Amino acid sequence: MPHRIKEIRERELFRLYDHEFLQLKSRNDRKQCEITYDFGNCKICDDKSTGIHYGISTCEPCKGFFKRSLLRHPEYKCNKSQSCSILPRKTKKCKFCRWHKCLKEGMSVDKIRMGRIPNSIKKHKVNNSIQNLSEINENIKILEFYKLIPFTFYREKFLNSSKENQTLVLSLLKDKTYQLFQECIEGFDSYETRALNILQSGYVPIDYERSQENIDFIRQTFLSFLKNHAMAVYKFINNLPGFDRLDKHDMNVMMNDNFFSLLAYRSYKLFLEDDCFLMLDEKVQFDKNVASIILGDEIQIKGFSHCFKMTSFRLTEIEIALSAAFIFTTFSQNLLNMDLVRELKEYYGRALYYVLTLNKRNKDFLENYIRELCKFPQMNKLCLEINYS
DNA sequence: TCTCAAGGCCAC
DNA sequence: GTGGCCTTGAGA
Repeated sequence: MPHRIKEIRERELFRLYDHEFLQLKSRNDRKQCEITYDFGNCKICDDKSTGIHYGISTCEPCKGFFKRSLLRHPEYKCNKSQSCSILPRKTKKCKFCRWHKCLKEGMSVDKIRMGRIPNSIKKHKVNNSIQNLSEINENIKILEFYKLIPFTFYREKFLNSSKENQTLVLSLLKDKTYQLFQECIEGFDSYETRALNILQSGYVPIDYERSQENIDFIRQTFLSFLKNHAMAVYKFINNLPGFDRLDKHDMNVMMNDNFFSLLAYRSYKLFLEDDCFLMLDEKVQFDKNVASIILGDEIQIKGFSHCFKMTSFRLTEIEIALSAAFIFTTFSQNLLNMDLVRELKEYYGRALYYVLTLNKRNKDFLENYIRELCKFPQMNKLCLEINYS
């Protein structure tokens, strides 16, 4: 029977029960859809998986369990040896062991994804059977991050307030962050004026002789500069709204993970005409030559290229300030209070997105900008590995 | 328009 | 509390 005629007949049959008909039809359609794609078995209980939930392939019950456990897991206790097996359709599963298996297998609110799996990734998955799920999840994660908006389960908390209140919160957050960032770059405007003057009169970089004496002097100057930078970083994040709730350990980890990234944002406007005009003190300019002496040629080239790419986005000062705050909520893992950091990420991510939208940044801009933003952790790590003394 | 995942609802 | 099913919303 042609599909269309079949549908009309079905409609006739159910015309008095239109609502029920639509529900039934929806159910049937769902069943047809469900068999179109095989996600394999649930990574938690080995039951039939219904899709990627919180980053991994799981069944509906385990998805629901993880959702419910996000707030309840601190109450869970294991009455045995914390190694209970999690079997399908066994309703009285040990909650403690089930929750820990979810974490072990990689379930996380960080991996929340909306919308369908891109066809390219899906095709890749089919071609490679199901063995490379973690790689696929990683691709999904990267794609999602490019989309910038880190909306998590906290969105409900956020959305509970009215639209006007949300705008007010974002606006206040934006203003406060901007004010703190301005304090963080206090004095840097004189470097910018200096740079513009030098460039106008014809800029010739100083070619330092690489004697041991000069190298030691430059390194010492850089170390002193880093001490001041550390104080600026601390002052910035310590005063950001919400950050006062972080404990010392998490604060230190975040400082470490974003130490050089914030330096890049502080000197954002000093990358001009193929060189950097940041002053380490009154005399030493952190130009290409000085940076090569301190960082080595390879990292200098990589780092400067990254910074020039960043400056090419021509961000406004508020966008720079919010980006600087946002990276602190985004690139640190294994913190003691990840829930709080996710909450902060939600607010700062939204505030950044709010400002980018106000400035009418298009999709291409956002994608390119976030792609570049993602390079910060790697650059920061490279800089941390250098021995500066 | 279709597919997919998050989150809500509710019978059990 | 669990798990099946539904709605919603994002994105291809």
